[in-house]
Amino acid sequence: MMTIREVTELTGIAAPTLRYYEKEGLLPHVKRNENGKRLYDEEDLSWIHFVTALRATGMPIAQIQKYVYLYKEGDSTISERKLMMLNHKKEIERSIRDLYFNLDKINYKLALYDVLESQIERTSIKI
Amino acid sequence: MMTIREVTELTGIAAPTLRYYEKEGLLPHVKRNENGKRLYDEEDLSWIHFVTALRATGMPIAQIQKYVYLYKEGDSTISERKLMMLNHKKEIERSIRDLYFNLDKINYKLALYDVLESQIERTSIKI
DNA sequence: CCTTGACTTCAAGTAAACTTTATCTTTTAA
DNA sequence: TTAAAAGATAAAGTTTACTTGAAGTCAAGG
Repeated sequence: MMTIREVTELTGIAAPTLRYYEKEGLLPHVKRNENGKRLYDEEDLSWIHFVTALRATGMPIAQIQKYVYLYKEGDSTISERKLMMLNHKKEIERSIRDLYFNLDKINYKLALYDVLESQIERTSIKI
Repeated sequence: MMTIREVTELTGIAAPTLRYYEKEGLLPHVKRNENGKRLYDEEDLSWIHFVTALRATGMPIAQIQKYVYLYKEGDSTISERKLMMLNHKKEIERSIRDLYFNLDKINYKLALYDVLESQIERTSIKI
């Protein structure tokens, strides 16, 4: 069992953020010691990593809340949770496609700069 | 020359957003008619598409402001602007890598759900 | 003993990027 | 020609996801 300090050191996530995630219901069953201090076990760490992956891929807090709510409901919600993950997978794939699409535009801009610079260079040589 | 309405229809960007971008200095040299109404030409449209690509790839407004400021300075800032684009290109590539990395985790989760469902199915057949 | 440091909670504050509202002027269609 | 629609400005409001501050508790070290 780890303290919140150890978890912040291990994950790089600030303690207030961990408390905020827990308060919002993104981290089910984080335990406390006899004085009310948080204690995290391996399963809590798994949840933290999972929530972090969802956040990093743009899933809003509210949707993760819903997912965790379904998780707490038990096995009857497995298909719905799987569907959420399938939809989110599609969202991520769309994000990747969009990034590639816009990256092309940036590369086009860079190519223009290359042309521009070579023109300037040629002009300079002429002078 | 197009009105703001035609631009919103063409680009899907809301008129208040176009005004906001202009006020923040992201759209240089948008003209006005004799009564102060905005008129957009092809070059303005290019800027709008470019700004949209930068925003869609996560460049903050403040950084685009800086880019446009350099653009207005003239040719002496070409290398700096090119550098900004090169750095942004790296940022986009990093974002894409991160998304792939986290997509793997989601796919792993989905694989777990597949196992779970097949287990449930087998159990049901036994009953 | 008592102070320091690591917790706790709750409420308020922040940042970024829009979006909405209020008020006013100008077109445009009936 | 007049009423509705479209456009302008400035300021305030919204949303999301944290972050910071205030005030209190508790264990450990000097």
